[in-house]
Amino acid sequence: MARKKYQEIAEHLELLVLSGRLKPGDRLPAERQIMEDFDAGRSSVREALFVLQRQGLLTSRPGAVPRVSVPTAEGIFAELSGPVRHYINRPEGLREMQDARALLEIGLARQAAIVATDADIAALEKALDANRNAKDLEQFFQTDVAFHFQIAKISRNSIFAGLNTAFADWLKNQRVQSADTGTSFEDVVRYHSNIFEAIKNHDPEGAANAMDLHLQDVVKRYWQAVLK
Amino acid sequence: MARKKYQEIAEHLELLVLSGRLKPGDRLPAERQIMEDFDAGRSSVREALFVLQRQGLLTSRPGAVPRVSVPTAEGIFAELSGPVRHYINRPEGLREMQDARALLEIGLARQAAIVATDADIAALEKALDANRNAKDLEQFFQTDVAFHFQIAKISRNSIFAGLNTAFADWLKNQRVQSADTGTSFEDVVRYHSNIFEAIKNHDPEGAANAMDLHLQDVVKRYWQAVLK
DNA sequence: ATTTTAAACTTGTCAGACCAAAAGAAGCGA
DNA sequence: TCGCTTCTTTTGGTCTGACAAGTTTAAAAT
Repeated sequence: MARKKYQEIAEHLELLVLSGRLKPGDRLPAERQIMEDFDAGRSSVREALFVLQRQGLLTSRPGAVPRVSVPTAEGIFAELSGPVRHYINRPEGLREMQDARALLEIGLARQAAIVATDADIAALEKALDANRNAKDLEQFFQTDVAFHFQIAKISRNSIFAGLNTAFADWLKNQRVQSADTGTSFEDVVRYHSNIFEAIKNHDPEGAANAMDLHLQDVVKRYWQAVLK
Repeated sequence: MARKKYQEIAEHLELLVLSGRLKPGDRLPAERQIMEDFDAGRSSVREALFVLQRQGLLTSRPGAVPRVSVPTAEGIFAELSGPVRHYINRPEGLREMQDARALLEIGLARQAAIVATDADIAALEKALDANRNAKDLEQFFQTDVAFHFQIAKISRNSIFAGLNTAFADWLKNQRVQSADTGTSFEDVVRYHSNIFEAIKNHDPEGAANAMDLHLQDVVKRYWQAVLK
């Protein structure tokens, strides 16, 4: 038996959704029904449903029949949080993750400077002000993430928005550590201001550069804190 | 029962690995043993192992006890292929995915132009030649992907390499469709040459630009093929 | 017609069983 | 003693059956 049974069932059900025969919100057959349809035992059916559920394709509550649901970018990336935690634990893992985030955010800043509308810029300025006026550490973190998220939103691509949120979550620990060095808020806000100004002036290279410097600073402070 | 049983078991086992009590290659207890340890039924244990397995944390073959393994970037992204297929099916899904790939590849090209060593450039040129001399369609696709992969490798970041491979897989369909328009290999090779030259000359902006033009062309041809 | 209540599902979990594949032990031959 | 083959044990993959707990649905009562 080369191909496992649950895979067969999972792929078949997946096709039902992909082909549009089952639309989001529709109710799936009950487990016992699927058992009959595929001539399989309940374990196999359950494992198949389990896979699809973990993929965000369907939600199932006890007592109720499973329903088809739309996978969101956030949900997809959230599923990665487990593996990512381990990946970061590897020797080179964190550095690679930091580089990956940098490539994303720098690219987003560059693009934002190109396509930002007046409304985008206004929203970004609001986020910047909120960050500048943060009263405590927690509020500062929150508005910091919000500022970066606002930049991601300008791309109007939910993948970028989701990735941005995911990175913020994955590297949260880095943020906390870095703050322990006594980094003053003003430094970070100054970087943010530079980024904002470049985007406002529709200067792609300036925005990319400012974001690059910002992230380099964050990474530098983190490693200082760790190695101290 | 708010927290499901398998989650409890999965998290516990995950901790064993993360804390280093179980190192890669080590053998996990058998399912029946875990049943006793956690006072759980076999279904719950299997679901827990299932999650960890899909996260690339352990591999299990029939007849053999599960072993701890190191999650690779490729494995992590491969796990996403299911959800991604659905995501692409959404109205804006494919366009967003194309944009995401563009941001990645352009960023990689830019960085490659900065950090590429002579050995990197030599390897890239070899990949370019292989692409230029491809005899049939399949060979052309393969060397095409290999060329892009070579650029990703220059970053020396396995996340980028894995993402690159994953995108190539996810957007494979696009590649095929686009080829149906009768695109001549020479056009693609010319783009590749431009990218290579820029990287060879350590010209980041030139490399980014060339890659941008290349991908825009690919996307344009794809939509032409689809709408025809 | 609206609310209440009870019956009929459905999932979550457990238990025991069987099969085929893998691993380990025993035996055999050199 | 060492290497190979055979046989037993262990293990994951799957099936069946069962029960508790939650959800739907339909009947019943108001």
